[in-house]
Amino acid sequence: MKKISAKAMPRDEFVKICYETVNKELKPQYVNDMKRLGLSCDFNLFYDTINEHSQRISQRSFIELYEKGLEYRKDAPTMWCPKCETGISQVECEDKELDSFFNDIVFKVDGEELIIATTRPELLPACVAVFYHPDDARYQKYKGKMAKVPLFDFEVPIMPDPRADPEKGTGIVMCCTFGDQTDMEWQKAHDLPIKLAISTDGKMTKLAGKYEGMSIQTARKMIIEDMKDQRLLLSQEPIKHAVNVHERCGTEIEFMKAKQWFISYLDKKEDMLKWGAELNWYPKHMKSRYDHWVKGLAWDWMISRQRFFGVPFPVWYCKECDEVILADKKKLPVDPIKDKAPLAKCPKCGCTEFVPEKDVMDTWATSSLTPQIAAELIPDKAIQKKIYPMSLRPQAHDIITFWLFNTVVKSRLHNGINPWADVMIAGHAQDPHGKKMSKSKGNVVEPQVMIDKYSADSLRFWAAGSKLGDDLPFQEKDLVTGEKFITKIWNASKFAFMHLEDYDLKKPKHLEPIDGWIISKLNKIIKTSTEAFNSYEYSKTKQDVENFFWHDFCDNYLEIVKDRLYNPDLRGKDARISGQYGLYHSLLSIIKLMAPIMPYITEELYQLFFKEKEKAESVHIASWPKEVKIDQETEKIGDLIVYAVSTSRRAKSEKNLSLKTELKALVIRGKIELAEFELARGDIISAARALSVEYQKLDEKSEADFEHEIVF
RNA sequence: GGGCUCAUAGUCUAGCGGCUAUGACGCCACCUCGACAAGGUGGAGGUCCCCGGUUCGAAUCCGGGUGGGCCCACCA
Repeated sequence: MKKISAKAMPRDEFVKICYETVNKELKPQYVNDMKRLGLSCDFNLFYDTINEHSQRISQRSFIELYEKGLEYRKDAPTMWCPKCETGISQVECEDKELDSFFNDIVFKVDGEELIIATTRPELLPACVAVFYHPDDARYQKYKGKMAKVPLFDFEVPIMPDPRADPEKGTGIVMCCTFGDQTDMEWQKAHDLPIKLAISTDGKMTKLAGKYEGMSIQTARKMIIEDMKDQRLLLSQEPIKHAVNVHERCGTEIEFMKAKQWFISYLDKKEDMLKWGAELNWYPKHMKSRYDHWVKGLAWDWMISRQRFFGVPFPVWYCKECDEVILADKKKLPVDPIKDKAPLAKCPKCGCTEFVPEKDVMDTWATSSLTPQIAAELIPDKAIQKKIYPMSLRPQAHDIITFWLFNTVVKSRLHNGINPWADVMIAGHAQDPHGKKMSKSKGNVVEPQVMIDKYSADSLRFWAAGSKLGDDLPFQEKDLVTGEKFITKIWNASKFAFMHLEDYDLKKPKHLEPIDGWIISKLNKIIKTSTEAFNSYEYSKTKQDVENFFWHDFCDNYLEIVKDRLYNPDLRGKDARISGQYGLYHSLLSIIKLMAPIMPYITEELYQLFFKEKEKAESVHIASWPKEVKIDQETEKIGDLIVYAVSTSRRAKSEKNLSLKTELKALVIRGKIELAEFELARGDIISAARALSVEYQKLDEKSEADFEHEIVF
C-alpha cells in the first residue's frame, strides 16, 4: 500500500510509481511465492499484463479488431466514483446495505397532485420523465399528460413502461437519466434527453439551480427541507436498501456520461455458445455458467476505462473532425500522450492537430490475450505454433464469465480458434465457516504464512483434498494431516532404503505371494490414478495413493516383508530379493504418483536413493509409472496373509497384549489351495508371531471367505 | 429474483442404485512390534438436511422444500 492519490500528481509520475511497485516489489514476491508453492515453470519467461510485450500485443489486438470493423466508440453511461473521480468497472463495486428514506413527493398534473416515491430527491433537476406500469389501472388517466416537477417547476412526460413496478412505492416512478441502470435503459428506450445533475467531482451541476456546487448529501438534505417547507413532501418512510459502492472507498457510485470504446460482439451469441461447447470442461457442469452468461449478454464489451494506469489505447483523434488515427502496428507499444500520431495531417479533413486518447484499456482487454502473450514470449514461430492453441486453461469458477469467456472471444475474433482444448475449473479456499475469504471481512489466510509454519507440500496435500470445482473450507488443523504424511513417507523410505542398499534391480527367481500382492494392488492404483489425473481429478489420486501407501504398504506390507528382509539366513536369499523387488517398485511408484501433489518430499526421496538407479535426473521428469498386470490369484493368497496378520493383531489388542506376543497356535481357514497356502506360511508365522500355523480349506460355498482360531 | 453447485459422525471429506457407509482431524482404551509415539492396534461416535416419489432395493435417481457457497441481475 502506497497510500498515494493519482489525482495529486502528473500521470507520468503516477504510472512510474505503479511500474516500480509492480517490478521491484510485487513481481519478485509473486515469483518467489510460486516457486515456494512448487509450481514447475520456466521462471526466465514471464509476462505481466503491463510490460512492453503485453502492451504491444494488446494494442495490436485493438488495432486489428478495429480494422476488422469490430470496434466502435460512442457515448455511454459509465459507473463513476465521485470521491476517487474515476470511472470504475463492475468488478470494483460491491453491495452495501444503507439506511435511506422513501420520500413521497408531490408532482402536479393539471393542478392535481401526483405522489411519487423516491430515495434520491437530489436528482429532481435531472428528471426527464415519469413512468407507470402499462397495466396499472390507477394511472391510465395520465397517459400523454405532463407532470410538473416540484421545486424546479419544469414539465416532463408521463409514460407507460413495463419496467415500472406497481408494487414499489406509489407505483409511479420518476426517471432521471443517470439515476441507476434502469433510468439509463429508459433513456435509451424512450429517447429521452440526457441531463446531468451531478458532476464528476460529486457536486451538483448548474442544472440544480440554487443547489449548484453542493455535495450530493447536502443537496439531498436541502431539497428535502425546502420541500417540507413548501408542503411538497408528504411523508418519509425509512428503508434499508442495497446500493452499489466503490469497494475502495465505500462511496456510492454515480453514473456519468463519457465516450467509450466497445468491441462489438452481441450479434455473435450463437457462435459463442458453439465455441463454449467445443471446449472440454472439467468438471462438465461448469459449462452452464458460460452458457448462461452468453445468453444473458445485453451489451457489447466496453473496454475503455478512465484510469491512469493501464495499457493506453493506440489512438489519436483529429482535433477538427474527431477522425480516429491509429498507431503504426510496427511501432507498438505507443503512449499517445507522449508519442506523436503517425500522420502529419488528418486524412479526412487535413487538420494537423491531434488529440491523444487518455483512456486506458480495461485489464481484461489485455488479460484476455494471455495465450497469445505467453506463446509470443518465445521468438521461434514454429514453437509459438506448438504452444498456441494451448492444451489447458486452469482457473477458478468465479471468473469463468470474464477471464475464460473474454479469452475465448478474443482468440476466436482474431484467429478463429479456441485458445485451449481443456478447461479445468477449480473451487476456492474458503474461511473455516465456508465463507469467501476477503480483505474487507478480515478472514484471509495468507498461504505464505501457512507454508512457513507447515510446508508447501502440506498445503498442496490439503488443497488436493476436495473434488475438482468444489470449494473447500480452510482450517489450519487440516494441514497437520499433510505433515504426518510427510513424516510417514520419510520413515517408510528410510526403512526401505536401508534394506535396498544391496539391491541390484534384479527380478527374483520366485516372487513371494505378498510381494506379488503389493505389486498387483499397486497396478490397480496406477491405473485409477492415471485415469483420475487425465481428467484432472487430482483429489481421487491423492486419496487412492494415500490409502494405498498408509494401509496396504506401511501397515500391512512392510510389517509382513520385514522378517524376510532382516533374516536372509533363515528365509533364504531369494526370499529377500523378492521382498526387495516388491519394496523397490511399490515405493518408487508411490513416490512418482504423489510427486505432482507433494513435489518437495517426493523429490527429496528420489534424489536420496532412486536417482542413481533410475535414468531420470528428477522425479518430476521421470517416466510415469506403467501398470503391468493385475494378478488375481496372487492377490487372493496375499489377502489371506493380511487376514491372518490383522486377525492376530486384533486378538492381541483385545487382550491388551503387546503385538509382539507370541501365539501358541493359529488356525486359518480360507478358500485357496493348501499348496498355495504353503507359499504364504513363512510370512504368516513371522508377521503374526505364531509358533504354529495350521491351514484348513473352506468349502467353496461357505459364506465367509476366511475363518480363524487362536490359542495364546 | 435468476443460473450453477454443495449438504454424509464434533470438524473436513470419499462414495453417487445393492457389502457392516470411506478416509483424516479430534476423542477413549491398550501397545516401547529391529522405519516411524509426529507411531501402532482396537473402540466410541451417523434419522447420509427435511418431505414426497420411482425401485425388489435410495446416501446415491426424480419432484418439492430448507440451509450454505459462487456468479449474475435488481436496488424508484
